[in-house]
Amino acid sequence: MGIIRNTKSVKILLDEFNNRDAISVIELIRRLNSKLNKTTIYRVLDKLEDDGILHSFLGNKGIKWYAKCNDCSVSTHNDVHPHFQCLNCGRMDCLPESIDIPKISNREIIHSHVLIQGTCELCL
Amino acid sequence: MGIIRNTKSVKILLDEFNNRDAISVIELIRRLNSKLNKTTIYRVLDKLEDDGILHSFLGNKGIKWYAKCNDCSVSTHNDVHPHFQCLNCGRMDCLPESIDIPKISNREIIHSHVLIQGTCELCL
DNA sequence: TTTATTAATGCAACTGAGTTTCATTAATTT
DNA sequence: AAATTAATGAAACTCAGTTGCATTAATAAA
Repeated sequence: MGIIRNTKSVKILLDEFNNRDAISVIELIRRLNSKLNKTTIYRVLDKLEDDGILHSFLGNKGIKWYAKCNDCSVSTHNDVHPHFQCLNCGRMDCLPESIDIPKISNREIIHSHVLIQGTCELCL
Repeated sequence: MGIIRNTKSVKILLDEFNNRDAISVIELIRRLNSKLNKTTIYRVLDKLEDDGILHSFLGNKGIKWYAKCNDCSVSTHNDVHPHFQCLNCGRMDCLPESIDIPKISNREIIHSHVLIQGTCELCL
């Protein structure tokens, strides 16, 4: 069950995804700490993910990140769009490239995560 | 800098990797709590990784896992061996399959992680 | 429009994986 | 055997994320 009511918290949070590609919850809490409680931030993000508006994944050190679902298909095939994290500046991007995850014998794949780490275009 | 002295902690920890493929630190702490302090477990695992004997990666919820480096090449190409985690029983395996990570323009790839989640052969 | 309902929020306290500090112990070197 | 110092254990800490509960506010009903 996702968002039911149209609150200011939802608006404030969605606004944060207008400029950037992906944002960590930690960064959102830091930016919005005067406007929203961190518990609210966690809860609203969780609901927005349920609604298919955002998707979450883990970055460096298991930190939780969210990004807008642009063309996030529900992976009809075993394709996954990777996330790229710059180890220098910490920036995270959703890459348009599609990674092919081969079928694994005797195992049923539910979902996959690909995290690529390195140096981003701005830091090169 | 990795292991310098031949201590019982190193032996006890390496023994745990004889049967299983991959073990989470949490599970190791649970199993060895009468023999080793959790700080020691974290430290020895870290050193064994420095020595190239084990490799670490993050599983579900950002939990840290370790596995023996069998044929873990230092990825001469952009190939990564994926880890498979069963969402039913929690078991983790290093898969022999090789995932091809394409070169990303304007970005330098340092390393990549592929986590595949689903149902394992035992739980199917 | 007012009242009733209940989803959403804020706050405080909590959880739990992982880290740091420092005194003590035990491999290794001299 | 003594000296050196890497390794260990214990306690306290950090910090991302969660839970419980009283309060607030969005929506539905009257």
